[in-house]
Amino acid sequence: MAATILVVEDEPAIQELIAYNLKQAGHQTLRADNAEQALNLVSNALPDLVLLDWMLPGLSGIEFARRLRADKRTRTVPIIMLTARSDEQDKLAGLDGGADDYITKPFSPRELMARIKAVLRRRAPEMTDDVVQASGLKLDPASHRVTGHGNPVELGPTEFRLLHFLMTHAERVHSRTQLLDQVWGDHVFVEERTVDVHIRRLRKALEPTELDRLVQTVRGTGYRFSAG
Amino acid sequence: MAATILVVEDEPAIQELIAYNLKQAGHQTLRADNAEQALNLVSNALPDLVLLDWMLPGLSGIEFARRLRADKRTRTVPIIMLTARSDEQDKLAGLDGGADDYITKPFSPRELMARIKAVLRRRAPEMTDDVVQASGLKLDPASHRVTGHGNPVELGPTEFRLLHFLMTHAERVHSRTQLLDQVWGDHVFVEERTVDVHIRRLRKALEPTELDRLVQTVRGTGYRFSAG
DNA sequence: TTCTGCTGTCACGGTCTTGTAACATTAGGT
DNA sequence: ACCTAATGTTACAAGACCGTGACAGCAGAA
Repeated sequence: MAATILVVEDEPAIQELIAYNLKQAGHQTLRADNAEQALNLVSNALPDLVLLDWMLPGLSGIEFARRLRADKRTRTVPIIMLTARSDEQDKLAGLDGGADDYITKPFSPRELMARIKAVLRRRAPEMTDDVVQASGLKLDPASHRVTGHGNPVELGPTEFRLLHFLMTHAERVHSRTQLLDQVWGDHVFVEERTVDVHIRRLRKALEPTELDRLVQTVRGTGYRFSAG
Repeated sequence: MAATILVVEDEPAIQELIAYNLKQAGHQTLRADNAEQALNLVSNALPDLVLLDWMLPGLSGIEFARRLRADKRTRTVPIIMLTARSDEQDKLAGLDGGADDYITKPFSPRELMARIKAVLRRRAPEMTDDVVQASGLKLDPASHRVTGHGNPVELGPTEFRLLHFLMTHAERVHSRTQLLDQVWGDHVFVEERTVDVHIRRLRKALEPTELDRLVQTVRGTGYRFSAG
């Protein structure tokens, strides 16, 4: 898992309950009592997911969601709405506002965790600890291990994250910029060509298993992981 | 097992029955007739698990559960709810309050014991006294002994807890923060690097048996116990 | 008290990673 | 075949990260 989750909730008890459960599941938490505070946090560091209470003092939850969706930098962050009643009207407005899922109070912690996992799986599969495998290459985030046809593959931290991202977003070309944003982080200043070097290191580590062919170059565009 | 279990139940006969069974299973019991009394007990000594009747005179069971979850010190204590009827409504509300499991009356003592064991195993496998072993390394929580290929291994208290946690959560990487939370407790303030030192002490103690290789470093991430 | 064992912290040194630059090679177009 | 932009590859210095020994504080036993 290891996702950073922003909880925007004005009721301390609920915020505490949620934060506790997130921590148990191995997530990092950021907390905010209101939308203004939340906007501040977001401007500093992008969370991997936002849990957003519908009713907030001041700027409403729905308005906060709209702002996230309006800014290019935050547009892709998954949002789960917390609403008091299962009101159809609210639900529509919430989904309209760009929420990825929505859950009504009272909810069980178990249900909440399940939805978070589901949303992450859909929107940011590299954040889950699901095992990923393709063509004899297997990557296990929980144990932090990679094997090719059963043989262990040694990877540095960056190569590990890079491969994890590529495998969870296979059959798609990613530009160097996209890879830098997704694998290095969005507030990092690194040369684009650095990606090439890490791709090289990744391929070298995969060479003994002949699986380096899965990491492909798309000239003029970027790189792609393909099971083909 | 050797867990301390708080039983909150207003009906004396049932309380007696439960306490008797718990004692048979080797648990310590704390008893309370109502939530107020229970809160008092909890403030004195944290139990490892709470058996909580849904219907209580005065402060209700659900409310009591909420309070446990609201207080940082008691947040992590597992709760099993006892309810009179298998009412879906109650069930949902109970889970919402943060119960880990829930059991309807009438229940067999055997079922109750099974659930207790299951919850302890899920929430805190290092709390059970099941013997853990892997690759010739054997740890017995009950006798507090560790042997490597049959030879005794001398460990300090912290190293023992650390090894116990690692073995009960094998094949997973744990960050220093997670280890501090799980092994030291989440209310302590200790330097992260302290974990390194105890890993070192643990390895040193395991060296004579060559089992120190099971405690592995995952650079940039944390530590892992692996039978490999 | 004195002694002993345990704990947390620090500092030093070694090893692994990382970003960049420089150079080599390749792909595609002309 | 030639040229050029894009990518592959290598080397390296700086820095991050981890292992390790030393040490002081502390608590409990003798």
